[in-house]
Amino acid sequence: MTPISRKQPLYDQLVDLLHEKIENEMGAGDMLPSERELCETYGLSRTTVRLALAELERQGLVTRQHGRGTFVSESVREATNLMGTYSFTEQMKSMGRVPTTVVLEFDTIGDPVIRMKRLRAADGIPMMVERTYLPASEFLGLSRRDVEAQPLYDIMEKVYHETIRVAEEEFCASVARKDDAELLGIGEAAPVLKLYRTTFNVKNTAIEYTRSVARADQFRYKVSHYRG
Amino acid sequence: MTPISRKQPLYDQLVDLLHEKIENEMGAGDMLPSERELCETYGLSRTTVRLALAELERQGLVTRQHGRGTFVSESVREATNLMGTYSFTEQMKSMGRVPTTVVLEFDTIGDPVIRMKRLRAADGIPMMVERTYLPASEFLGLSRRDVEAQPLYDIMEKVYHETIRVAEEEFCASVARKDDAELLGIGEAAPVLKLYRTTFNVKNTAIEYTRSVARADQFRYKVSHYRG
DNA sequence: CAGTGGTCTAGACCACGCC
DNA sequence: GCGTGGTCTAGACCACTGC
Repeated sequence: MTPISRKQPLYDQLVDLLHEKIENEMGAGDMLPSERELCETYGLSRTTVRLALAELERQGLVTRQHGRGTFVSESVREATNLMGTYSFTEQMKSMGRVPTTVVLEFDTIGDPVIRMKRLRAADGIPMMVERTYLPASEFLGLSRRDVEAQPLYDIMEKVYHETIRVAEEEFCASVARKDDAELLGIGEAAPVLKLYRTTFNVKNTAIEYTRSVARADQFRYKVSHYRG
Repeated sequence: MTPISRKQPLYDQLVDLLHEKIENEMGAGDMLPSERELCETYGLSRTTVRLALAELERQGLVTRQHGRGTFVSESVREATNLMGTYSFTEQMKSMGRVPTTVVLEFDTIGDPVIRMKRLRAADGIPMMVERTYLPASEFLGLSRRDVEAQPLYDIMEKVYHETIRVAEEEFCASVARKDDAELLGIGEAAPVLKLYRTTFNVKNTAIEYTRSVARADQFRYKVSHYRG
């Protein structure tokens, strides 16, 4: 029960302990014990307790309010898994919508690249058309069925052990081309969001290039970026 | 000579003092006075000095090395103008274009927020309309003239010592409203890229909220994000 | 070895939010 | 008034670096 050992600094141990407590036992907006309470509970000085709380604040897990207390941040889930790469599937799920994907085209034979075209929908509403190009050498044996079964990023990570380290994205607005308009169920020349994404693995090899066309009236792209 | 007054916390005063000293008198790799030296020079306790140094480290200005000392970071230049990625000015310059900004509106009196509306152009071509909201409490004394003179992010960092740690951005496509269309010199209902950005400082306080409307035919937004 | 930053204590007073 | 976080002190010992 005592968090006190001598392998790690005490404040680090307290960070870990509180981190777990917050994730497992507490909810957004809940108040943490006061600094003086934590001192007494764990037999620590206030300086040490404050070091730990400062770290939790830096991690975005808690918010401290002068005269009121320390509270679990509203967006713990976001705070802990941010910096993640963009995933249509994840975004839709987080919005409480049911994502579906139809693979319209999938070519792999006789080419250095795997090419696919997918129509993505949420709650049955067409949202975006994606054209994706992958280096065949990095994804040997990838089949249409794989892509239909699970999110591409899951496949990359779990099957091919490719980790995305950098994603470069470019956004612009435009008007729908005829073929995309038909797929998305919108009028020709309706506004669309275009997105070009190149992702790189830990060796700085490009492992994906995707062009997406999304309905302006249905789709928002959200991204967080951090400074080192 | 004494930095001691009672308007600001002592460690904040020391942050400002060292910040200026580093920028004006020191170069990359130079060693700062030791913690105990700073204690004596300014008549402060070590805890206070360490609070200040921790803040400078978070800002990326110094690097601390156990057993060796505290040193000016190699990349002070980067550290000081880093917000590059999110800055219209920087983005345009990197594309070899000449950015200009006209402040159309600027309200600050009697409000907890500072509100401004700016028209941004590149090589004389209107590119985007930006509506920005800042917490007045964090940017006391900010004037229209300041904003007209230099990029907002430069002001934030150099004058107010606010460092952006996270930027959350949301993109969507839409059609231009009449007033924006006129400012941008495009037809009403022409496609535009909309961008909503909230930036947070190291304390996870929101320090900026901006809504931008950009011409689809002229503007592309490029962003890189990193994992780990 | 001396000097550096890293950790930690036990206490003090201040400023803020709330009842 | 009371409890909260915010600031600050004066000291201690540890761990690391470099001579």
